[in-house]
Amino acid sequence: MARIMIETISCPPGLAQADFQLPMPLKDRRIVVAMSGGVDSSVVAALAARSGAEVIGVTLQLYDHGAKAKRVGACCAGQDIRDARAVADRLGFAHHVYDHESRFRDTVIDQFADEYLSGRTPIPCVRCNMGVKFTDLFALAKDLGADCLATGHYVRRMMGPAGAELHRAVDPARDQSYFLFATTQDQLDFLRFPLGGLEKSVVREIARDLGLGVAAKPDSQDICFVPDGDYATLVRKLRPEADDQGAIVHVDGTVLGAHKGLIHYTVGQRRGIEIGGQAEPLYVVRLDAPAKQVIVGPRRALAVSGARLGEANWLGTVDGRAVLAKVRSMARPVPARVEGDRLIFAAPEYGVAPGQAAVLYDAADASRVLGGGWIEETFAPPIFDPE
RNA sequence: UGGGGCGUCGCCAAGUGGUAAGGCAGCGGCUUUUGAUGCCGCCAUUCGCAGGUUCGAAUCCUGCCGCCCCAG
Repeated sequence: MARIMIETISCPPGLAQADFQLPMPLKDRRIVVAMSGGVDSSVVAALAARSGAEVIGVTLQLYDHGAKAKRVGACCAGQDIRDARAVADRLGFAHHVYDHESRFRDTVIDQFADEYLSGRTPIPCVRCNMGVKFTDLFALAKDLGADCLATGHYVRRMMGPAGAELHRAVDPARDQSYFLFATTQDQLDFLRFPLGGLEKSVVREIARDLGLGVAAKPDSQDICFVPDGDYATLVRKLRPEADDQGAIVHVDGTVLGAHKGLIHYTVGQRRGIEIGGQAEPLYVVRLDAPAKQVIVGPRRALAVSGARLGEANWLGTVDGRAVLAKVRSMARPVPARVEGDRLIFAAPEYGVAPGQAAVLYDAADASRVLGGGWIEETFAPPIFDPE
C-alpha cells in the first residue's frame, strides 16, 4: 500500500523502500521501469532495483533536436537517453532504448499542431501519456514479461474496494494527476507509481545518496519537444497556414485590430493581445477558427457555467455524484456535477479553454481521481451579468 | 485663415502657477511537468514647437504648426 511510503519519508533517505504492490517474493518478479532520463524515473529504477525484483529499464526516444537536446528540461532524447543508460549501468540492470520518434510525431506533435489550428489549446503531455507511454510502453512491458510497469509520475495508485484507484500525489505541489486522467482501469491495474507518496526533495536525496549523476538535473518543464518554449515556431513549421492573420473582435462586435495567427492565442489569455486604450484588460474569450477571428472581451465575459466533455475516461462513478473539477493543471478543483457528457460548475468558471482537460476528483475524497474528459465546448452562464 | 475647441508616455486620460495621477498596451521577474491566469517590478527630467511673464509654468501671455467642429 502507498501508506508505507509515509514511513519512508521519516526514514533516512538512504533507507527508503518503495512498495511496488506486487505479490511476494519480489525476487520472482520483473519490473519494467519507464526511464525518461530524469531524476524521478531514475530513482524509481533505483528503488525497483533495491526491491529485489528483476529490473528492466526502458527508454523511448521520442524526438531529436540534435545539439538542442542538451538543453535543460528535456526528456527522452539525446543526453537524456545517455543519462538513463548511465543509471542502469551504475545500478546493474538491463536497459533498452526504442525509437518511437515517428509514433510520437504522429500521435503527439502533429495532433498538437492540428489542435492549435482548429482554435483549441492542446495538452501534449496527456496525449503522450495516453499513447506513447501508457499504450506503447505498456505493450512493450507486457512483451518483456513484466509484472508491472513503473513510472516516475507523482500520483498514487491505491487499492480500493473495487480495485486499483488513482489518487493525487502526497506532495500537492508535485501532483501530476491532471495529466493522467485518461489512464484506463486496465492500465492502472498494471502501472505502479512509487513516487506518489514522496516529496520531491526526498527523491533528490535518494538520487544523491545513490550517487546518480542525474540527482541535480533540473526538472523538466514546458513542452518537451519544443526547444525553447517557442511552440508557435514549431506549429508554423508543421502547418504553414498557421500564420494566417485575422481580426481581433470585441464581444460587442467591434473590430479592434488584427492578430498574428490563431496559434498565438488561447482562451483566458490576457497578455499579447496588444490592444491598448481600454478601461480594463481584454482577455481572449473565444477563438473562431473558420472565421480566423480572435474574440476578446472583459474578464467577466470569460464566465462559463459548464462544458461538454469528449473522450471521457472514468475510473469511478461520476454521474449524479458531487465532484471537484479541475479545468487547468494549476487551477484549484471546484465543485461541479456531471450530467451525461456535460460538466456543470457550481459557480461560473473563467478561462476554460476547449482542448484542455477537465479532470474530476471525488468530492468525498478529494485525492481520488474519478477520471475526466476533454473540453469540447463551453456554455455561457444562463444569467449573464451585463455589468 | 468668420467663429469655437483641442494638442500631456504606443493608446485612453488626470492635472488650470509649485515642480507630470491612473488605466490599457508593452517589457522584465516570480509561479508553472500543457497553453493560460495571477502576483511583483519597470515604463514621460517632460507636457505640439518657439519665445515671454514669474522665485517657480503642462498650467498665464504671444506667435507658429497640426487636428477637429460650426458656420459660410
